[in-house]
Amino acid sequence: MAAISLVGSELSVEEVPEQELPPEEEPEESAEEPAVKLHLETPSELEEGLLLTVQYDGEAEKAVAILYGRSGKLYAWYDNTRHKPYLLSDIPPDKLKEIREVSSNSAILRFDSVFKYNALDDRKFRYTKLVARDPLAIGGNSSSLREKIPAVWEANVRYANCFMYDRGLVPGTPYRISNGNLIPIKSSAIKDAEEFAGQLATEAGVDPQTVMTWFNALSQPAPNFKRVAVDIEVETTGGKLPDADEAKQRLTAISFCGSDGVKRALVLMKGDGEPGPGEGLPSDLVIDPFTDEAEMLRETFKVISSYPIVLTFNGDNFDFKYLYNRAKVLGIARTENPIVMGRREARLSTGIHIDLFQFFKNRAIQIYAFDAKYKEYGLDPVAQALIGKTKLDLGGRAIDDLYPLELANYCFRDSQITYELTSFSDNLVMKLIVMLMRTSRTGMDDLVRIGVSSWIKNLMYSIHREREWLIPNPSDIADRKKGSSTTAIIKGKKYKGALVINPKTGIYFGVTVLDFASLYPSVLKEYNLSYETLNCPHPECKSNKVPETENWVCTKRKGLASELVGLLRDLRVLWFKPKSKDMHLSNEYRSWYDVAQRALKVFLNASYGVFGAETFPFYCLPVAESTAAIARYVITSTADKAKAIGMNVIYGDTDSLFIKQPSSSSITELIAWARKELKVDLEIDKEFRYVAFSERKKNYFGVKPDGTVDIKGLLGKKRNTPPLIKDTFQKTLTVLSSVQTPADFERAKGEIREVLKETYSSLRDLKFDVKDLAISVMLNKDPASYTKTTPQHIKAAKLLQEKLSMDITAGSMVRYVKTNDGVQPVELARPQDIDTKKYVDLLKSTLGQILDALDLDFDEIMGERTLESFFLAGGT
DNA sequence: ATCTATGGCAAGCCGA
DNA sequence: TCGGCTTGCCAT
Repeated sequence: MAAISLVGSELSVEEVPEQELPPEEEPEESAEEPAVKLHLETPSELEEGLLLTVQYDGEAEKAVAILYGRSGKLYAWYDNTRHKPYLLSDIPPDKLKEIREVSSNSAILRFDSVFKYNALDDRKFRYTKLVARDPLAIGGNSSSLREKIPAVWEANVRYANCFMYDRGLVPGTPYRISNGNLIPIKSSAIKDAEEFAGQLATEAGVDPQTVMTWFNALSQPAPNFKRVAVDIEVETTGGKLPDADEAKQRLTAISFCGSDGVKRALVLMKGDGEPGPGEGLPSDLVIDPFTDEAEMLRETFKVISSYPIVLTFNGDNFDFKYLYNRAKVLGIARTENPIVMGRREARLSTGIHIDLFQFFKNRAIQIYAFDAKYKEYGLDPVAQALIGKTKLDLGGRAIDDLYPLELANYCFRDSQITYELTSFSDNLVMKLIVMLMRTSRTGMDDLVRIGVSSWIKNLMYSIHREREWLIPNPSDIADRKKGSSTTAIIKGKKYKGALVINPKTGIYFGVTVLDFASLYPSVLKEYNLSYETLNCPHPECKSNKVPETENWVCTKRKGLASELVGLLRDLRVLWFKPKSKDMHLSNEYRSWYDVAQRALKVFLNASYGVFGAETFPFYCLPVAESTAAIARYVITSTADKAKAIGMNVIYGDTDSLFIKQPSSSSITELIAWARKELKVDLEIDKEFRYVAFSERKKNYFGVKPDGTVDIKGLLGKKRNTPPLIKDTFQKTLTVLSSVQTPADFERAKGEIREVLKETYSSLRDLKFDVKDLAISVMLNKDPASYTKTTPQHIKAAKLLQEKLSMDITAGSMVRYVKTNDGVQPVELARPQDIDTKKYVDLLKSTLGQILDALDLDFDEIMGERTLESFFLAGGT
């Protein structure tokens, strides 16, 4: 084997006697992750290593930093600064000692006194810092100190993070170890960046050092990480997915695809010893046959231990959980097994496990980093959308029926795809992960598993510690702020959101779309919105009202969220985005700047929403409400101004204005006005040859000068529309994209008629594949939890469960058709059962949205006779 | 622990 | 039969 083992020979496993292993169960309600005994070298000198994460070692009772060395090897650095877990209280030490659970608690090391700035009350205050021996003494179980002391702060910060923030460590940036100490490596400043940082700092009133720190963090390239992707196959019974908690079934194949070129599949031979046909096997795939499952598993653990970073797709909940429990079943010693199972995640004692399923499932990643290119989170849909590859097609055969060589091939394909999800576009995903680590100050292992609100939380915590601000409790914010003062239009929502300007129905040639660049982040920045500046304690600020609300904004201080969002916005808009398009720079630099601007975009887009989410620790409804209110004010006053200078505004949504045939001078005037009066950047987003609006909001299509068609909100675009109707819709759009002038519509009308008639005929003559009529709907809940109503897709799901005993759960995609006898899952329907009339109705409503806008009528286009003949021949 | 928000459209269920 | 409600999906 070419791989280098990370498990140093000096780390003898015999040192830990079996009977002294920690108990199996994790302590109940533990907020801390399980103690990980790391199998990594701990050098006292290291020239350079990228900080991947900080964890807590329960045995050593110390924080431990994990560094990625240049050679692709991991190193551990154990805290040598005697940093300890703590909480803060406003109760003086002598009073604290009067609490029985405090005086009797042997884990308390000392009481310190610290000053912290309380931003909500705008004053400094003395707090007692209660330092304890281990994190569980602070919080995590019912006898922890945070449960016993009436007023505590910062007791919910996970210890590894607490250490990281107190030390000012930034994951994803380089450090060295010198004489046993961990020291950051300052990158050499980029020349023009320094000048730019100076300007930015002056303009935004931010400390230049802060700006430079961000520059340094975001500009440095990331290494091409040494890593391996792993996938496993397990015997099944009756096609059911094996239970990973019990791990009763045998492992049949395990494959690896490494950044170092390793392509391997371990496969368990069947009783007959027949390897099966080897056609279609990649020529460089190395296949290792095994007859002993335990030996195969041991070899797997060796391979996993030899890489610093291990990738899986759903390893937390399946692959690694299965390997972990299967090793127990087969009696493999825990010391031979690098997998450490937490309650929700599988970690490694020898490296970092990245479960890509968790990463791609992250909504912020899906939408803002990948423009919602994939809609489902399975390996197949994600890989199909991002790298154009799919799993191997088994042609309907069951996995259990495959010969060993075929199985090896199938299994390897999955690890190969998993690896390529991190390597495509010049390792985009790995770079994105590093950028997000730096921006959010979150370790790699956590970053890929937590959502955007936790990223922002981590960043905010870190900044609070950096500036010696007290991290407020959520109740502190709630107590000082009133609820919302606007009423939501949608029932059940907390406050009023964005404004949509009613479209003027019809077709418009020569339309320019203007939009406000990063409107919500700009509003947060320019109007000084933050949890501590909204409804601040100063009476003299109360007159600084937010339009349409009861809220006011502080006039005496710069808000933290406002400053942070503003800084990130400026870095993105003024530096990284232009640099990513600067042709004077090499491809390599450009793509790196592009990753940076994308990572910042993810943050900026979420920065407003989190303030309206109860789960966010800085939840502050007035911030979210005021952002939306100011944004409404911005778009309405800009639309008014546009009309005043003679522009024709035909539509607008949230941050965009559609204008018919504007003069370039009026555009220039409007942009300048918005900058001066509203402090926001209005830009030309795109132009349309023509746009067609129906009377509906969020519902139009437009044709650009090059003939590409933009479709928004139309049924034909929705994923639950049957393929046959989508296809008809597409053909119609092709016709429309060729329209150059109003006169062309006459010809287009005829062509659309032909397209529609063709679909008609195929429905009438039952000339279709049932699957082309399938309506695909995803279940957001388990079928049993639909108690209020039983929608059609649930009826179909229940049929699948009953008749085909299929496993349908939340997240499953159900495909059904409408038949004369109610709904049927595609799997059970025949063409002659189809209720064709229902599909004509669907065709009518889907295409109707386009025809409406064109002032055409479906029935009229088809002609009375066609409809008649249809129903005589096919329907009833 | 859990994932940011609201606005809007269409289809179907189901009780009045 | 009507209309409120539930559900899913998309726009921003």
